[in-house]
Amino acid sequence: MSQPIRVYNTLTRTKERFEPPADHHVRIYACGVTPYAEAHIGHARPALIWSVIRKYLEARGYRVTLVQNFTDVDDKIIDRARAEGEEPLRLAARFSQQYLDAMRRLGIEDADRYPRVSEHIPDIVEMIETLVEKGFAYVVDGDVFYDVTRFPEYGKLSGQRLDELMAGTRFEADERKRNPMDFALWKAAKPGEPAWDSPWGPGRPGWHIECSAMSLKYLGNHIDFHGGGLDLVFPHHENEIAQSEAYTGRPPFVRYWVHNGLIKMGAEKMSKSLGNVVSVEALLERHPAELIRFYLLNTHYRSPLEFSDGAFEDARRGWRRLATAVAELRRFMAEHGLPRSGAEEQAPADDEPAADPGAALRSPIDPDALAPQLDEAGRLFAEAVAETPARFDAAMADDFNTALAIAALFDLARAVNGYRQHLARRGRGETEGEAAVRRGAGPVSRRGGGEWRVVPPPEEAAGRAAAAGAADERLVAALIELVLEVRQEARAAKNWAVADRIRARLQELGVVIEDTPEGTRWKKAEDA
RNA sequence: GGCGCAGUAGCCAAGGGGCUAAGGCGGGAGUCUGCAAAACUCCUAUUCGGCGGUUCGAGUCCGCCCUGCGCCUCCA
Repeated sequence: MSQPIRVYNTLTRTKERFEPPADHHVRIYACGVTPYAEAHIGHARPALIWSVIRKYLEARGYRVTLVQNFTDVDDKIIDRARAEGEEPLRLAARFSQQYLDAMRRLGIEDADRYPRVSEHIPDIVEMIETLVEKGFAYVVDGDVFYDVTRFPEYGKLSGQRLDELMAGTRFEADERKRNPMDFALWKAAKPGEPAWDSPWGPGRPGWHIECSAMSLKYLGNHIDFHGGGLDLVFPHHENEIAQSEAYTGRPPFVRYWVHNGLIKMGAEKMSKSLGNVVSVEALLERHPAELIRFYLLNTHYRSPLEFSDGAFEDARRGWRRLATAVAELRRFMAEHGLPRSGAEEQAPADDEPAADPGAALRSPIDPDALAPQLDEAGRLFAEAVAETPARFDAAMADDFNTALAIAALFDLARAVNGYRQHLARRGRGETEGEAAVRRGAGPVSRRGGGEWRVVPPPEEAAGRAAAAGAADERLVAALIELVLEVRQEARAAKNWAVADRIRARLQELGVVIEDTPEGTRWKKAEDA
């Protein structure tokens, strides 16, 4: 049976046991983006992590609702829009769409909802009104500020003491504030800015309040997870707690605060304001989505991740081995007349969740029962296939340790390749027991192939995706086959010079050749 | 100045009181192979930034120090 899920809670600075909600419905709010520029990999990390956590929770039999906001009303957007001569909301809509497109191209499934500030002004106004009525907020000249001294627990998330914060204020505080740390819930409109009517006059929401309002609206109080980058802990999430718990009067607003580490460029943080970003689009031009996912998931979500092209190339080599193993497994299935594992690798359809909760987390075979039918290599293979789901489960249950889970995939890949080689050398076909083990490996590899998409999809699926260029693709393939045929004749005649020249020239053209006992294979370099 | 995170092999990176310190890259030696590639096998940290302490036992807990980073102003 699966072990309890443990999750690191920023609020308590410890790994805590996750107590599932009574209705088995897990509610997640992941802080999204302020869409004023192209999405970069720093945005992709939390989006990817939450989509993977979500899949894991669903595999454990929970129903999951994931909400991710767009803060489409914001100073940065207004500034940028002014510079570009574009309507702020239009610009925000444009970059929101760009973000969604980029995430989809990375193979990240949509969240259940993407609420926008601009569409929730009434909810926000209502919340601010209540905070004013309850005495947590005060109005000055059309602005509304939150009085941090009214919330005794202010600072509990970030471990700050209010007096220290006040003392350490580095900026010139607005003199109309009661305390320097008070923050704006509502900002009176300035000329040329988007504005909405409110009881305090035309204006717009401050930062922070939108997440409280939209989280409470769509997920209710006491949600299970609230996530975002480590840079949001203070003041954003601190302020969210203050607003939300003051508003509801029934803490906790959030049960587990989950923050991902930041992506750094060299030694520095990657951020739009520093201008050292790598956009998702730019990365996708150079690398397959699966490699990018692998790169991101191969480090635990809470660790800082230093981005560099060199690190990416190192990751690529390891990733290639995984991809090769899965490709070999698929080929193996096909050659032995077994169902292509491609079908099995598709993620389960959305409308059939939890038909058998946890099935994917259990071993598909019983190695002990099969043992009498297996030789030594077969037993090793069977054990690897049998162990992988449990290792995967254990890794994910321990604070969603994707890096540890991927290590299990590497071990499985080695077992698959080793077994395949063993079979080829032994010379006779597999026994019924061995075939059973290999059939079991299909669904297991699905975790990496289909569900996590850290290895490329089956060729036929990729082929469909590239249907537009299909005719050319077929022609190219036919030409390569032709060349290889000629080269094979040269090899048969031991004309190594010609054979090697063909190989070298194809290599220059980006076509990699491998001579195997079963014949010559080829693939494009970028897929290898 | 305050708060917080991190420092594990040549590089990346898991592990957070006790079985042999995961996994990847790189490197070395083999197997297979016309050669190459791929793949497989074995080897590559008596030790976890430093110094003290707690403990029968510490990368793992505590204290101090060093180094790097983040937040305290917009940021995933």
